[in-house]
Amino acid sequence: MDTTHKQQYFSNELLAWYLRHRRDLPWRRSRNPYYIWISEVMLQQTRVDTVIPYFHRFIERFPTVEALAEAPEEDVLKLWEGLGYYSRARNLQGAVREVHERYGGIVPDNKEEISSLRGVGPYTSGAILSIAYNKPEPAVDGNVMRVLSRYFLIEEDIMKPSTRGIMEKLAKALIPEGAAGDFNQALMELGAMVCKPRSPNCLTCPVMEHCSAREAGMEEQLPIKKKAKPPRPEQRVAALITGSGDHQGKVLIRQRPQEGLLARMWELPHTEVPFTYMAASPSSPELIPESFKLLTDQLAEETIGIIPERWFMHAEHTFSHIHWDMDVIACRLEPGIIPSPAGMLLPSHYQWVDSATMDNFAFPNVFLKILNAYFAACTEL
DNA sequence: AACACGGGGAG
DNA sequence: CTCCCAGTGTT
Repeated sequence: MDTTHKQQYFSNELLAWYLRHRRDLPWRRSRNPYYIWISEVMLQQTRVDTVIPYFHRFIERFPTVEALAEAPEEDVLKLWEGLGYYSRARNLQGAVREVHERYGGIVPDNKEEISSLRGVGPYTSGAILSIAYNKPEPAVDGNVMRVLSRYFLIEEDIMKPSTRGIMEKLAKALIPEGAAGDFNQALMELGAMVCKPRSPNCLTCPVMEHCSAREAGMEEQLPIKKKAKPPRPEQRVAALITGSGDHQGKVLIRQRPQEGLLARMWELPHTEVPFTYMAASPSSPELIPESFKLLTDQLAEETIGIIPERWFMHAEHTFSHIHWDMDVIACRLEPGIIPSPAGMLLPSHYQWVDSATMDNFAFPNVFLKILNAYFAACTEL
C-alpha cells in the first residue's frame, strides 16, 4: 500500500469516526476563541474530567477577555486552585491582558501573533488556530504522538524535541481540506478514548486495518519514550500555629514568594529539614526537637516565635520533580515575641484564617488537606 | 538538551 | 502501592 493512500485512509476514516463519536464537552459547544483558549490551557498536562468543573467556574466568573483582563490576580489563582501548574493561570491572564490592550480583545488568528502570547506554545497555538478558526495548523500533544507513532510505526523517542518536528510535519500533512479543527480533535479523541497508553483497544479502532504498529504486533511497545527521572525526596516540617484571644480558632498561614514552586500560593509555615534528622511520628513524638528547631529559627527571623504543643499529622505530596514528606506540628505563639495587641507586627505575607476565611486564599492541595483535617477535628471537639 | 513546574487516574 | 500522563518557559 502506498503512503498517500495510507494517509488518506487514515484522515478520512478518523474524521468520519470523530463526527459520529465526539464527546459533548463544554468547550465544544461554541467556537468562541476565548473559551477554546481557556480550555486548551487548562487541558495542558491535565485530564478532561478534571478540567470540566474548573472550565465552568472559570467562564462563569470571567466570561470575556475583558472580564479576565480586569480581574485581580488572586481571584484567578483561587479559581485555578487544585489544578496545578499555576504559572499557566498567571501566564494566561497576562496574555489575555495583552489581547485586551493590543488586539482590542480579539484573540489573534495567525501563528505569529498567537505564538507570541505567554503560555501559548506550539501545541496551544495550533489547537486554537485549528479549533477556533479552522486554520490548517497541527496541534501535537501526547495523544497525537501516541496515535501517529503507532499508526505509522515511528520509533523515535517522543521525549526528544526533534521528534516533535517530525510529528508536526506529518500531522499537518494529514489535515483534510477545510476540516482542520475537527481532524485535530479527532486525533486527540482517538488517543483519549481508543488508542490509550496501556490499552490500544485495536478492535474498536476506526483505522486498525492499516495501522503499522498493529500489523507488526508493536502497538503495546509504542510510543518509544525515555523514562523520566524519579522525584527527589524532601523531608519537611510544618507549623500549624493556632491563635488565641482575638485569633481563637484560627490558624496562621503565609504567602509563598513571587517566583518558583507554587508561586504566590498560600501555605502553612514550613521548612525543609535534612534527612539525618528523624521524622516525627505518633509513636515517637520525642524525635521532633532537632528538626523543629530549624523551623523555629526560621520563623523567629520573621519575628514569629512558636512553641510546639503536639504532633498533629503526617502529609505526603508528590510533584513531578519533588516528593514532600511532611510532619505537621501543632504550635502556639510564644508570648512576648508578638507584642500585644496580638498580630500587630505580623509580617504582611502572614494571615490568620478559619474554615470560612480560608476560602479567600489559594492553597496547594497538600495544605488544603491539612487545613481541612484540622478544622474538621476542631468541629468534632 | 536538561530541568522546573501539580495533580490525578489506572491497574 | 507503582506506573503513567507530557506543554511551556527557563537556563
